Amino acid sequence: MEKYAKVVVSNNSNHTDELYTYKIPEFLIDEIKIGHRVLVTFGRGNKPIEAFVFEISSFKEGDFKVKEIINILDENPILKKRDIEIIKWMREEYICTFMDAINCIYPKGMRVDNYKVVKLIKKEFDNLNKKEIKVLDEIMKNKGKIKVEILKTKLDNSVENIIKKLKDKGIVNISWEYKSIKNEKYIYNINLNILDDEADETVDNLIKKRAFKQADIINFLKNNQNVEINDLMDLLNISKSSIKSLEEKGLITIEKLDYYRKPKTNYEVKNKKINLNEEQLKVISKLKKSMDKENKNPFLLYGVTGSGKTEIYLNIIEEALKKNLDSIVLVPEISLTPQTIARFKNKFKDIIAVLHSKLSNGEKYDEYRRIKEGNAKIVIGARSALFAPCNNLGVIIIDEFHESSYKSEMNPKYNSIEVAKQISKTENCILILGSATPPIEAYYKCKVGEYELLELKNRANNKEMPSIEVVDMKEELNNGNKSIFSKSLFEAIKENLQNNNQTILFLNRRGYASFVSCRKCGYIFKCSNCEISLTYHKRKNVGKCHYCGYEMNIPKECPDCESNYIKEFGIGTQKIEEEVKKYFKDAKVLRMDKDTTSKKGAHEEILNKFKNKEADILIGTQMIGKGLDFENVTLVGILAADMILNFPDFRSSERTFQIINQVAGRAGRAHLNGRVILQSYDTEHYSIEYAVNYDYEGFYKDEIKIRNAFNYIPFNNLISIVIYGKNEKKVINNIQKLYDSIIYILRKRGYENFDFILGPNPCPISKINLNYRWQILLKDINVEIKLLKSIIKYICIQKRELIFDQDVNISIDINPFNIL
DNA sequence: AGCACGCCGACT
DNA sequence: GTCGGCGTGCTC
Repeated sequence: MEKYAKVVVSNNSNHTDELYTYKIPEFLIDEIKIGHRVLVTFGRGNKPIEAFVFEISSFKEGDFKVKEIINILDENPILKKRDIEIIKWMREEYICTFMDAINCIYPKGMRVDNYKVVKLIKKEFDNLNKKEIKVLDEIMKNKGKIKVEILKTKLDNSVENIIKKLKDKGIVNISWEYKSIKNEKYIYNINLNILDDEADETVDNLIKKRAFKQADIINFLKNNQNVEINDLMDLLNISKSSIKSLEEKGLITIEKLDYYRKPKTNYEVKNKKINLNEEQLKVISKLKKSMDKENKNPFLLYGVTGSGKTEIYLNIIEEALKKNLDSIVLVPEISLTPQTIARFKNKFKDIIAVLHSKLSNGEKYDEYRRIKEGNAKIVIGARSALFAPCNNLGVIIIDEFHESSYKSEMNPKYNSIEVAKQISKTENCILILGSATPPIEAYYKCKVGEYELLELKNRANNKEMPSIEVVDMKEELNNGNKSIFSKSLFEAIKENLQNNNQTILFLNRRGYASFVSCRKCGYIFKCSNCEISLTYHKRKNVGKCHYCGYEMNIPKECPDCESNYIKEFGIGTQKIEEEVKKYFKDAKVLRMDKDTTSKKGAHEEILNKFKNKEADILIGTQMIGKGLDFENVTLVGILAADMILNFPDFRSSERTFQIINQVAGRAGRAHLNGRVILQSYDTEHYSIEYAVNYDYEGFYKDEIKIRNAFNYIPFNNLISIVIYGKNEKKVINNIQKLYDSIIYILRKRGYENFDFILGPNPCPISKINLNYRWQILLKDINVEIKLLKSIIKYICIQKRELIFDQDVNISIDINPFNIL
């Protein structure tokens, strides 16, 4: 019986984003399955291309000529049925292509590499012109076979035409070749294959034959076992040939072993014996009970900082292991959560796989294989770990799920929480969303019964949350204090140093000063690529753009009015470091921000130093607010709490509330009492007032009213479409066309009111990396989100060429985390 | 996207 | 008359 497969071709194009039907050749009929990776020829050029089988049927629908699948590319399907469901769902949800979604689940690095080759088949050089002979010369130089691409670089682009002629004349043959990139790595262990006393005799014989190197090897192996081939070659300064000839003589054995490139972490914590409190036990029993239920709602684990959420995670994973189920744990950022990961590693040892974006393709491949083969049962990682190829999922845990890193910035711009929900549905596993400051929309879902709320109201050590003292910086200024430290923060730091306790100072901006300007004419130094003022970095005397990395030296004279009144304004972590050193000469200070942690392992180094009390004061940006546990920190200073409030973004209040909570939670985690001093110019904003009292419920009640009034999440969805490009006029012209097209289609469907479309407007950051950016925001107020998405897909993808210029880019984001 | 086909002007 | 330049349209 004839069989057909519907496949997605691995072609990076919007125009080929559909299912293509191929005939399954006889020899594959019993073998091919949904999810298999196959090789097909595609397009008029019959280019071999990788494809993914999405459906298999015994008939073809429609009238077109079918091609045959050439072969399968892996022994077993690479995508599971649930993967295909998730891919289809993502494509709809985030307006992306099949391939965009597949690239999330099945990462690149193991793809086919294909190329066209010309082969000489007949040596007949009569009636040929000069160019043809030149081409044939090159082919012959390369033993009668050469890649067309290489031929093109050696000669010129007319090669394709010439070889086609040669092909017509029957002199050459053009074909496609491909090779699978193998990512498996092996180690070769070498051992002696003879007894020790035989070895001495052998060594003598070898020396007689002047095979000194081989003698060396035997001598070395006499004292060492399981020597890795590369080590052996390095240590004895020998080549592979000596080893090979020893193997041929049967004197040594070479054992081929799988090598898993295990990523290293170098942060250790002791395994404390922990007695769970009543609250924790209640939560755990609830979660355990639900594991066997059908149709589970996601759980929102709302636990104040230090309430022992990680302990709950460990217990649930243990339960999953008992049922022989896998677990996935997502953390906001691997390098920022070494303590959490160390705790998991301590408990579960080597059945843990750690995945993150900094792994090499080979390392990633190894971890994937360990998971697939069941050698790793617990996966910890950043958002992409969600797609790990687990065999049978028992639980997905998303820690600190309010963090913005769970939203992908790249296409597809997926939200890990939504994808996790989808995966947990298809796998029927439980989903735990943990946070001390849940996003407003998630808490709302608890209220309407979409999530089940689990609460940990008390800190595990029964300590109260540290009290937060608010200092109005306007008043400080009125009282003549121009320094960045208020009087009370200054005194507190001093006292803390005297008592030999540790202090954390938090400021959400790195660098020295937030901007540099001329006091005479008001000139502000800006990035030449972005519409962003440059942050001043004093050590190098440069202005740095924190968006594109641009740097420029700050001159003494104003480039505009040539005066000498150049001064830096605003504060950054560098400036704080300088001030601390100025006022507290004996204090040992560490700074942790993007500038001090760019080196690999720098995070751990700084955190370790601080933990070991090698420093008294840690100054840092948001980085320090994440799941870190320092016993001796008794004072936290928040230097400019209202900084985030000034962002033109609907989530800025929420973010302010979250950050204050997170950072404050760093104080007094162990036996000592903590104290938090919060400095702000705006002390009356509701997000600061509620944060100071740790009143999440109160903040929620106010914030949800605002969300409702302005039709924001969770009451409405928000779609952001940004058009960006180097040519500002074109960008404006194109965004207008986009607006007009949307209006045109909606009018035809009978809509008259377009208040729900905001824009077109320049983005709050109107230029990044030389690209001008304009934006349209849509809320699904009186138009169904599905309809809006289909209209956007039609305009921005299907009819893209017709409506937009080539050199502008379109970015579509469904429910973006920020709209900058 | 990326490739082949095809139509038209500039050359041996 | 042919080469080769780019516009057009399709990909199972």
